[in-house]
Amino acid sequence: MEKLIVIVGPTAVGKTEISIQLALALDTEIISGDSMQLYRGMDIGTSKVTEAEKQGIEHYMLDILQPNETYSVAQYKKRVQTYVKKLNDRGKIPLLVGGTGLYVNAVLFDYPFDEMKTDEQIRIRLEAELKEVGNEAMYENLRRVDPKQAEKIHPNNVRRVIRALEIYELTGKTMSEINELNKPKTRYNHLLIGLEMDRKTLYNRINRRVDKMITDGLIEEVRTLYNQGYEHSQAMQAIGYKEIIPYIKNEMTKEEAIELLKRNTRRYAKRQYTWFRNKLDVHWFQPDETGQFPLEDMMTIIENHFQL
RNA sequence: GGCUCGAUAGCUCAGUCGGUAGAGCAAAGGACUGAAAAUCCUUGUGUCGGCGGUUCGAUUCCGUCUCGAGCCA
Repeated sequence: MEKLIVIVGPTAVGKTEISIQLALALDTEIISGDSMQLYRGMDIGTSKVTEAEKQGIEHYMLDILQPNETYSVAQYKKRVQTYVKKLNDRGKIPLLVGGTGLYVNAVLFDYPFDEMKTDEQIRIRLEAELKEVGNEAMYENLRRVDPKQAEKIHPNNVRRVIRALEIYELTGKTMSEINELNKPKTRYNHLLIGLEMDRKTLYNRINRRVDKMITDGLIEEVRTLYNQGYEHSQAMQAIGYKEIIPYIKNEMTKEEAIELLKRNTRRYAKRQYTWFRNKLDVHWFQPDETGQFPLEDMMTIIENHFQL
């Protein structure tokens, strides 16, 4: 079984720094697990590692897309799994580092995207239908074809409702059926390391980091992307971008935009905790009195797990 | 010093003609299988500023004190 170390944690907790120290100690390379760091030109707002911070450590899955490109977990999973294999072939244990829970899960548990497929035309049609008939009626449609899946989705979560309907139309099989046949299985010999800290400290870090983004030129970064016509792209859903655009368009003051950005980042961190705590079996680490994460302890766990 | 108005959830405030209270925001918890930094769901007990009084019962009425805002000296 191929080996894989995964480092998760909420935004701003300090994953980047730790991952580089671990990569140096383990003589390995890093695969990014962030859905928005995939995009070129989005550096400040996504807190992407800088060349200096990398300390020569190779990073994968950064800057692989133009800001107007769409992307999906399925593509992500496929590509990351090739990197995991390559690194293992070279005798290294890759480090998957990131905050996008779904992406991490898809890689680790080998989600069966080949079975499900997607079709833009169907999706567009379903969205139009939704507008016409409303959430409840759409949900009823799903209940008729896939009651099991419907039970797991709230009627207002139209994105999930539409997706389930899309899968049925496209494959003739229901989503619950496919999931039943493809029970989550572990694809790798993996170890999950989580970084956490108390909420108050984390929120202070978030607030300070946002302020730093502003002085580092986030507004200019967003303005550049906006001027290039990327306003409505998938990439601009990213926190740090979708809040600054209204300011650039003069629909909001700078202060309001910054406050919103901080709040959305806090909420994102909370959602990340929910995911990692409840969906993954994580070894959690807290910073010590000096604010440093205990690298030695992590190394011990890693060495024991992989019998190094 | 006198008068007036405030003091209720972390914040801004509403309210109870006396039967121990509720909105917005903030926050917390949760869901998640091809948009996921997306999308969606749930959650409001707080010495109603302190102390007395009236009352079966006071956050509500009365007195007084403290703090704040304003006005008059």
